Amino acid sequence: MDIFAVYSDHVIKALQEIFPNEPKLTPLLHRVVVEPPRDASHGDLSTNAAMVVAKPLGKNPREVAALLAKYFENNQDVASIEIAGPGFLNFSLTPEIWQNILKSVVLSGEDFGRSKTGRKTKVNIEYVSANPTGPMHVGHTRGAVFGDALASLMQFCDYDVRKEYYVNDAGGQIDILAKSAFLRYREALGQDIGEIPAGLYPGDYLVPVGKRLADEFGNTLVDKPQSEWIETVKTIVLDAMLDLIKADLAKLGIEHEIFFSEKTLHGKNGAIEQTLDWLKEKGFVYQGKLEPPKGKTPEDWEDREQILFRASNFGDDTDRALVKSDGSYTYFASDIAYHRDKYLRGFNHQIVVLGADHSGYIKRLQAALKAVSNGEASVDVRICQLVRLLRDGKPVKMSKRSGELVTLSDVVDEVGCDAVRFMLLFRRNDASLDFDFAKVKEQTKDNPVFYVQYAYARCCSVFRVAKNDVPDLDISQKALEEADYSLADSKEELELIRLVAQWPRIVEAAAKAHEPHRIAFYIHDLAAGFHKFWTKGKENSSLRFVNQDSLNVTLTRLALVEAVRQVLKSGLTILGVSAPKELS
RNA sequence: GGUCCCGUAGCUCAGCAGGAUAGAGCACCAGAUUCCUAAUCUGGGGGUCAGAGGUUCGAAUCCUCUCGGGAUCACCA
Repeated sequence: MDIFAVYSDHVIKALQEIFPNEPKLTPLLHRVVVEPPRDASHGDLSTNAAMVVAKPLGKNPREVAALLAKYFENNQDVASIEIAGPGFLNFSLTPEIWQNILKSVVLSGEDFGRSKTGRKTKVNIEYVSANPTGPMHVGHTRGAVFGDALASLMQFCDYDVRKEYYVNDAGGQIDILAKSAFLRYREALGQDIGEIPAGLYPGDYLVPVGKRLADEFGNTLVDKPQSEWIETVKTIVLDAMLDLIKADLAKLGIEHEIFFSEKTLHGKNGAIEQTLDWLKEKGFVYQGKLEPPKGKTPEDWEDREQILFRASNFGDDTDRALVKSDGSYTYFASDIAYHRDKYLRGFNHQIVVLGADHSGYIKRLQAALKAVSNGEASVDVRICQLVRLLRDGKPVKMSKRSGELVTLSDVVDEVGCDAVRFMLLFRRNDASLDFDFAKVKEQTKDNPVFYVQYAYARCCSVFRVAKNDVPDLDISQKALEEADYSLADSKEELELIRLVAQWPRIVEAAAKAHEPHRIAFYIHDLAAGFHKFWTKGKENSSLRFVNQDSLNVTLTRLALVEAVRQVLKSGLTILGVSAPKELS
C-alpha cells in the first residue's frame, strides 16, 4: 500500500467531480502530485493540485484549493486540512491511518514496497562486458555493481529482467591474447621465453593457461605455424578468461544470465551480414567520405571512401564507419547486429551500462537501435563515471606498465563485498567518486554501510532481547500481525511509521529513473530514523521497545521494529548488500 | 573545435518527472551512557545553489549563453 498513490487517486477523483464536463482538466491531471511536504509541520501529505489546474481553468488557485478542502472535509481519515502558500493543500491524516499502514506493512512482510509498475515488461540490462583478456580491473567495478543493483531494483518492480554480458571475443585483442597464451605454453614446456614482448599481455594469469595447453597438447603445437594453432588456443584461453571473470564477479555477488558471444555474429551469412543487408535495403548505408574531426586532425588521418551508416539520420552527430580499411567489420558494425539481436529477442527496452570513456558512444548506439527496430526499441545508456582510489588520502597510482594494476579482486578482498557495493551505490552514477580505502573499512557511523547494517542488527537485537526479557510474550509473525496497533500513538512512533510508508514511492521513483542510489540514500535515512528512536528509548524508558510493564505496548513496538527491519532488508537486498543479524 | 557529464555549506554529497524558510554527513563548538550493542543520539554556527539572461503563479531543478573541472572525438574494443 502506497499512501501517496492512494491520495493521488483521491485528489484526481475530487477534481473530476468538482469540475465535471471540463475538457481542459484531463491533460493536466498527470502533473498532480501528492508527496510528503518538505517541512513536517505542514502535515502528512501535500498536493500541488490546485496550482496545476487553476490557471488553465481560469480560476484562482486558492479558490480551487478551498473547493478541494471542502471535498475532503468529511473524510474520516483526514484529521485536518490546510491551504498554504500559493495554493498547496496539506492533509494531516489521523493516527489510525498510520497505524493501519503499519499493520499492512507487517502483513506484507518483505514484499512491502514491491511494485507492479513493470507489468512483466521485458528489459535487457547489459553490464560489465569487459574484454575477456584478463581478470577484472577496478575500473569495471562500479558499472558491475550499478548494473546489478539496477537489475534487482527493476525485478522488485515486476519487470522481466535479463542480465546480459556481451563478450568481445572477436577482435584483434583476442589474437594478441592467444599469442600471449602460446608464449606461456612454450614456457610451460620448458622453453626460455625471455621478456614478454611489448604488445602482448604480460600478466601471469596466463601461466596456468599455458600449463593447461601443455597438459592437453604436449609439444604437438610448438612447431606448427600460427595459422594451425591460433583457433584452438583462442578457444581455450577465452574459456579460461571467462572463468576468471565469472569468479571475479561472483566475489561481488554478480551472476549474469546470458553471456552473448560477439563471435557468433560474424561469419558468412551471420547476423552482421544480415543486418547490413537489411540496412542497405532500407537505404541506411552508403559509400562515402567522413570529414576529419574539427580542431586537431589525427596524425594518421586517411582520407578515404568507406562504407558508412547514416547515423546522423537518427540523431547522431555524424555517420559512422562499418568496415575497416582491411575489409573486416568495425566494432560498431557488430554492435549494431548485437543490439538488433536483442530487439529480435523481444527486448524493446534495453539498458546498457558503460564507463565514462564510452560517453561518446551513446548517440550512435541509440541511432543504430532506432534504425534497426523501426523506432520500436530504445536503449537507455547509463554512464558510470570514474572512481578514484585513495589510500591515506592520496590517489592510488595505476599504471599497467609497472604492473601496479589494481584488480577488482584485490579491492573486494581488502574491504569486502558489502562495503564495495554500498559505497559505489551511495552516489549518483553520473558523478565521479572517490573511494578511500581507510574510510570504506571504518566501522563507525561515518561509514554508511555499517550505519545501515548496524540499524538492521539492532532491529534483530530487539527481538533477541524481547525473547529473553519477556519470554512469555508471543512474538511470532502471527502475533505481530494481531497486535493492538492503536498503541503506536506517540509522536516518535508515528514519525517512524511515516518514514517507512515512503518506501513504495521511493522504489517506484528509483526504478523509473534507473537510479538505484536512491535506495541507498533512503535506507540510510530510515536507519537514521531508527537509531533516533532507539536513543529516545534510552532517554525516556517509556519509549523503549521492550517494556516489561506492558506486554501489549511491547508487542506493538516490536511490530514497528519488524516493519523497519523488513524495509531495511529489502533495501539492502536490492543493493546486494548483506543484512547481518548481529555485528561482531 | 564538436559532443557528453559535473559545478549546491570549509570538505564529501542528497535534493524525488519546477513547489513553501535549499537539506544530510564530516570537520568545528556544546551536550547525552546504572538502561534494548554509545558502532548511537541531541543542540549550535556556517549558503549569491558557478555567473548572466529567459520560460511562469513559482526555478537549484527546464531553455540559451558565458566561465571553471572531467571524459571523449574516422579506422582500436
